[in-house]
Amino acid sequence: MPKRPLKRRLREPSITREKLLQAGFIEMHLNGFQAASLDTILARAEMTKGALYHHFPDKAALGLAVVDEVVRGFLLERWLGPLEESGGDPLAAIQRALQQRADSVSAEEVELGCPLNNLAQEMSPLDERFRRRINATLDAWTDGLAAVLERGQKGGSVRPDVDPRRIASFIVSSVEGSYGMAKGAKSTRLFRSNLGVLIGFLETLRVRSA
Amino acid sequence: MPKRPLKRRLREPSITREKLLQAGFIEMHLNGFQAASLDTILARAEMTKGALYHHFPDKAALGLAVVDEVVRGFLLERWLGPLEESGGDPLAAIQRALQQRADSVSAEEVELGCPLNNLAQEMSPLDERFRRRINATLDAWTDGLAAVLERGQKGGSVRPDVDPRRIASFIVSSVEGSYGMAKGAKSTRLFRSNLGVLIGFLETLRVRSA
DNA sequence: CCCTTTACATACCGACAGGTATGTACTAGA
DNA sequence: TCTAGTACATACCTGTCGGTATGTAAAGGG
Repeated sequence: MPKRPLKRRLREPSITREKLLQAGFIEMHLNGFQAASLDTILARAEMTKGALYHHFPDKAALGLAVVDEVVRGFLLERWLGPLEESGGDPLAAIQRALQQRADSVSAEEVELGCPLNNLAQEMSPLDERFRRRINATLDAWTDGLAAVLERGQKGGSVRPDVDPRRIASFIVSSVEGSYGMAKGAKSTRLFRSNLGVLIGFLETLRVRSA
Repeated sequence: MPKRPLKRRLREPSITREKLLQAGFIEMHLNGFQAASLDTILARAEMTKGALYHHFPDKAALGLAVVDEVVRGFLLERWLGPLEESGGDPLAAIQRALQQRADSVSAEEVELGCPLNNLAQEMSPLDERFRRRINATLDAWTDGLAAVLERGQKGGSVRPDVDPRRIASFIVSSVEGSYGMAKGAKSTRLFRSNLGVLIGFLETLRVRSA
């Protein structure tokens, strides 16, 4: 029973938890969940194992919290947010959101890939809890897109024969696929090109006013 | 130095190697490369560690061989092969290949995902050798599609303003993205729907004969 | 028939993983 | 001020992993 002095600690649970989530997100984004090392996460967060296991029962709980609280935030900010700023017709709003992402994407972002897609590919077959939460997030994205398309239909700018949910799913799949392929090819050019084709495809859904 | 009797062995190196590759492929398809356990692979192949390390210097070499010799074969058989049977115009050949895959896809295939896509997502950021080989395979796919589109352009059935390579990349990305999303959603329906939308998109590339 | 080479089999190792047991320091409430 | 519970810190444990050292049996050339 050694009674040596201990390291000082923050004793601010919400901050500690947030640090763990952020460090967990970075490590998971770099290495995936399974290969994510708790020791590395703790080193980055400047925390110890005691802190981690005080806030989370196990590694999976940390991972799930990262999905819910960090990854989901990214999606809202990067894809659903820009969708809300709907100046002009709805279809153009989607196209604008895509173009914005194509323009502002960095080499680092492409090489790391979309965190949501990365986790989906890795964890969906392995853990049902991960699969459900990741899918819930992706569904939110699909729902957002479908709602915009539907608005376009009611406004008369989107062709009435298109199925909003089908198209929305296709958009999500194409974007995630583009993230994946661009990551493999290490090519922002490929990413931009793909989003460009997708934008062109969306144009074919517009009622031709000419 | 125990001089106990040993287990009988095949002593047919090419068969042994093939068994290891097949078992390796299955394990990698189920769990990814990093999480693939050599012991599990050896159990499935009914081999021992001695056999494995006689044929491959390390785990990575086995994984790379699986990519080159097994995964690549799948792509050729499932996507590039059907492209060759080109009755009718080239665009229709691509559409037929897509439709064929949509029709024949099984629930198991969807839940496991495309092995090439799975490995691409997992290994591209981690190992440059994997990345190069996986990308070479994906490029072969893109090249095949681009060649067909180009033939269509020369034959006058595909609009002259489309960029074959851009479209080919987009097709590959969309298909892989659809594999990924369908895997996460555990939904063959989603996969089929997405390929349906993609087939519809390809139709917009045709010169309108009407 | 011997002897070298090939083709494995078996036993073992160090590294690192996630997880736990237990101790300590700070804090809020009585 | 005392105390109980919170919020950590530290040491350690066990299992699994990829990898290796060393042994043995079969095949082929001389």
